Amino acid sequence: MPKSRSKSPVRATVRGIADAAGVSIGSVSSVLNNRHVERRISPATVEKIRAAAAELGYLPNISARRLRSGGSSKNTVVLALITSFEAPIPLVKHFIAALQRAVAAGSDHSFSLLIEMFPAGHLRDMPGLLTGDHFNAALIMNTTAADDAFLTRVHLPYPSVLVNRAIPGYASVVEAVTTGARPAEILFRSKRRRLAVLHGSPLTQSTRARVDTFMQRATQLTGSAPAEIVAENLSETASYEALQAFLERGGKCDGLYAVSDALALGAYRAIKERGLTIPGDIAVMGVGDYDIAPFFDPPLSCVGVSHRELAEQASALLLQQLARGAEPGRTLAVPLVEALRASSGHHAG
Amino acid sequence: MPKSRSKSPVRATVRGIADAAGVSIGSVSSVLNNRHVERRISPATVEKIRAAAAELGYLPNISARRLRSGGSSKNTVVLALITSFEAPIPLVKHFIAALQRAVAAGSDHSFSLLIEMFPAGHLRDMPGLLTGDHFNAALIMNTTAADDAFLTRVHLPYPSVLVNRAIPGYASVVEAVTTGARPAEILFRSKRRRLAVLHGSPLTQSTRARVDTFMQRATQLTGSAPAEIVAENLSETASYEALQAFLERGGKCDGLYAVSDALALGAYRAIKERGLTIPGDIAVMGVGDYDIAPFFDPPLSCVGVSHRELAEQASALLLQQLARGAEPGRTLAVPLVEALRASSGHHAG
DNA sequence: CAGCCTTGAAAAAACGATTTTGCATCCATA
DNA sequence: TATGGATGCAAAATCGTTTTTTCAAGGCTG
Repeated sequence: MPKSRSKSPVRATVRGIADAAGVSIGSVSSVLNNRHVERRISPATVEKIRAAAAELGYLPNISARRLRSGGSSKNTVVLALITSFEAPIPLVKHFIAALQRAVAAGSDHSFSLLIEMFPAGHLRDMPGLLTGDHFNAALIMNTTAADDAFLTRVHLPYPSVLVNRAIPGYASVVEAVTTGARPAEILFRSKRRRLAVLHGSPLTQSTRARVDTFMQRATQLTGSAPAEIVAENLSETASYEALQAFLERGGKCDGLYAVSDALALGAYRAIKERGLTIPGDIAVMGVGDYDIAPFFDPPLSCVGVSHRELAEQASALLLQQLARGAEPGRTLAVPLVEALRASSGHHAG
Repeated sequence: MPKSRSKSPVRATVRGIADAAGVSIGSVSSVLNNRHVERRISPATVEKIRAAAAELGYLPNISARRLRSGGSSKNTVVLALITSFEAPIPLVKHFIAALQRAVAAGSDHSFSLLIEMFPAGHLRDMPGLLTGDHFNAALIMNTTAADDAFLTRVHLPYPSVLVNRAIPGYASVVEAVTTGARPAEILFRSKRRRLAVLHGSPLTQSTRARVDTFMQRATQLTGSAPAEIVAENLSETASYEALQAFLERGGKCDGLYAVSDALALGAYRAIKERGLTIPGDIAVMGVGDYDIAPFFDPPLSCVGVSHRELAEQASALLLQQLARGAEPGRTLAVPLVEALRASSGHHAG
């Protein structure tokens, strides 16, 4: 009966098993891959090897295996999707799909997609980031200011594209800078004069930009600064609680800009529970074009970039760099799309 | 000026560059990693090598690099999340988080997470699936009947856990089989007698089970079979259109079971646009505990497994297999949780 | 009892990269 | 003009596998 704590700090290899069983590594490999019949390994040896492998808790080294067993594995380019744990994931889906489309549309080699997640602000601690021995190219998103500062100092030794933040020297795809200004204008045109903005904490670069440009344009238009409502995080619940607290302490507004859809959904509930109507009492504007925005009650008006488009452009940019070698870090701004629905007093959709 | 179509079918290696530049592979490696100063490579040689590398479109072989440059990379276990393109992604987030937690909770080695997607029904064509040279272990989900049949025939040469389908010989984590029966009972207790079920096409194993058990129990309780409303796919829009068509052609029901949240959301819109109320005219039951269910208007009642729990159990099962070697394929049923909210005439949160 | 086939397993080659070691030059110094 | 240290690069070692090749014993046959 093996001791349960027998795992050694160093990983078992075929060599280790061979030594333990007193045979050669070739025999070990044959047995472990169930080739022992063709390779004429005697039952006794097979048993010895199997026992040693189980005892040592053998796991094959995938890198070594891929390196040796050529086939299609050898021509595989490894792409990484790097995102912080704290961020919402929906974009991931679009990136996977976009990369898949790009690859299907005639590329020479096949791709592996790696997901690497890091705690917000600790991108620098991600293994393989600077050595480049985990992937051939990377899409980086949902970084915080600390991560951005780090990226500014270092140089990543492989093609990479930043999503929704621009840093000199890096290729990046960002939403148009007017994301915050348009909602202010739309709310103003709907005759709203007491505006408010709802966002989560901490702010990422793009959220910061949304809030800032909204504040600026709103102040310019209405003559007074909008209220700033801060939720503890990006969840519906946090948003609900933040807006509820705001309304309860007598906060007033007739036009609300929620910088993400989850925030908008929480806001809807707080507003309705308070007995207020959308857009009658408060018009609401959201961001992005999540699939569910048209299914809000009332349907949510949005100004933002299409996630699909964002993913498409970023993937294309990455594959371009991969194909043509290093390109000057250029920034691509994805245009805004507006979907005006009932939540802002419009009637489409 | 290089020809744009100069990419050769075989990938460039350090050896290729060395030959092209007339130097040794050691020099090439040194230059490509910007070690040419310490390694005393002359500027002229550096230039030659850089030119050759650019001309050949060199991309390092990640496997070879990881194999050689030991460090933490060497002890890395590669985990794969295998899912079909067609399926919704929300589970992915939970799995990533669950694996991360499991790993953080004291494991010897580090993990890499690979996402592998396949077109529904074509799991068999996934490279590396049978050779096991892409990853050390896999979580497999969203397979279709064809994929399941394939898995039944073959044996995967690495630890794997199936999510939401049970196949002999595989470890799996599934939702409790009564997922469909409970909604029928709940709707019946709310005095609903004309029930209906709304699902997408094609059916996966777990969706099939939900529909079947609902039909069965509903028939048993009400004495007549529920209406079956089929949406073209799993999107909100398809669901909206399917239910709209049903109501328009005079279909009647006072209790609806939507087998996914996206379907429920689409149904809400169709019901409301028709001037009907929830739960007054039609009570609605959903599945699962997506974060947004409490934020539906009215909040959606659900019976299903917690996605977080499902991911947690599946990850734990996978890591167990990894640690203890092969275990007998056992099936773990994750218990149902009920969240009764306003959409079924209940009053909780 | 010499030659041949079978059996079983060790030894070696290869995958692509990085790093260490070794070996020629060349230049300056005594 | 020997000696010693830079200088620039080739050669070799190494990572962990898999596969191919080689080789040593035994057991037959003739």
